[in-house]
Amino acid sequence: MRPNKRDELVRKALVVFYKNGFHATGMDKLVAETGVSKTSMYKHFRTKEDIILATLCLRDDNFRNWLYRRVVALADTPKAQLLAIYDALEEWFALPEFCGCMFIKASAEFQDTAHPIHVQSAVHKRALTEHFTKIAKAAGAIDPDALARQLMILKEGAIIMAVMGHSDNPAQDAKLAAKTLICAGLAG
Amino acid sequence: MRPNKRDELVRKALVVFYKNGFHATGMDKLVAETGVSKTSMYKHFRTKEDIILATLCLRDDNFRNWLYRRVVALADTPKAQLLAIYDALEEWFALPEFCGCMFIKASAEFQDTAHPIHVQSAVHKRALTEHFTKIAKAAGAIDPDALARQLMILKEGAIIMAVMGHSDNPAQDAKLAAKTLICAGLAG
DNA sequence: TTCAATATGTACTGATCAGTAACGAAAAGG
DNA sequence: CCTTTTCGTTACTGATCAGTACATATTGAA
Repeated sequence: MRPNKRDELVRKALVVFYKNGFHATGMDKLVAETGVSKTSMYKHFRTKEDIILATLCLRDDNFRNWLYRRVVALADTPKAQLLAIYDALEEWFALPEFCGCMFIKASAEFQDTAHPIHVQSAVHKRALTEHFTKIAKAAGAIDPDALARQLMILKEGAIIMAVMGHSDNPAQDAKLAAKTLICAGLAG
Repeated sequence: MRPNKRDELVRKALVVFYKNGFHATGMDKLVAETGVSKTSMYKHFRTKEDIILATLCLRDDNFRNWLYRRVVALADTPKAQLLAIYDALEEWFALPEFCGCMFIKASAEFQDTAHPIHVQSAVHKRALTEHFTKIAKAAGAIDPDALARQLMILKEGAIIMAVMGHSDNPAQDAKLAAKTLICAGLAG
């Protein structure tokens, strides 16, 4: 039970679940696509739910790290960073493997709000909101919490519109909206 | 095969699918909850997919009708109606049976963009966007399409945040944002 | 009353679901 | 060399999946 073996399984499972969905991905299919044997899989994870939770954990780490780093790479000032969120989003949407937000999909498939998978999805969104609040505060927002909630709404909405495919560039639609909201929400 | 019998089945199936999800709802469970026999169910619908498509059709009709009527009932002027969208949303979120947008969930479970269920979900969102565009045009928006897309992003984002449960009132968060965007987007 | 359609329950199909048991091949460490 | 652990393969469990066969009620119209 080498720890890196487990991580490798989670990385591969992440791809499969993200592309094919959770309920729609059977254990046989998962095992086949990860190239590992079923026995080994169950040596590392007690249940399918445990695998899903592990993939969500990794996804949370990957996505937030990527977004946070990308935002500071794209912009210097806090105000510009708030806008850069949507430039990063645009990059994400343009990836060939993009097919929506894994946590939105997870909470859609596991609707019970008390379910661990639903909870973990909500935790991810909360972490994002709190990060946005920090930047909003640094940018001098009058109500950093309120502005962060608005920016989160724009981000989630842009993701949905990107999946539904009705706009050439939902990320830039959101960015334009964000610019208006940020200007209105900053003191001075 | 009375037509009203079929409609009754769709109405009942809608509730079950909305609450429990599509893949997670087996035909046995669906049949049990609708109180109809499996044989009868398959007399009215060829496949499970057909049932899902029928429920989405009904849901589209129900939801858009409700929202459109509610918006004109809540506000007189086009500008006020654009804002009233989010008051209507607030009412929806407060319903005990609220558990997200059926079309977001459907597109999350059937990710293939060519899949009929995914297509139908996208069509629903497009119809909403076009309706918003009309009102935006009537309100004298500089760019009605762009404003409608922004308002759609706010609506979808608010739904996600309502499901994730991180705000006391995501609908009012969105309404506040909408007010800013509308004021910025109207001529004169 | 008779006919035909629509309803029903029950039992079944083969496939797939999540998860496990049993056994052997490595490979590492002593 | 030997033991222990980790891997794989194969085959299996009972449950559930979508969908069907069949025989039987119930129903409404002729």
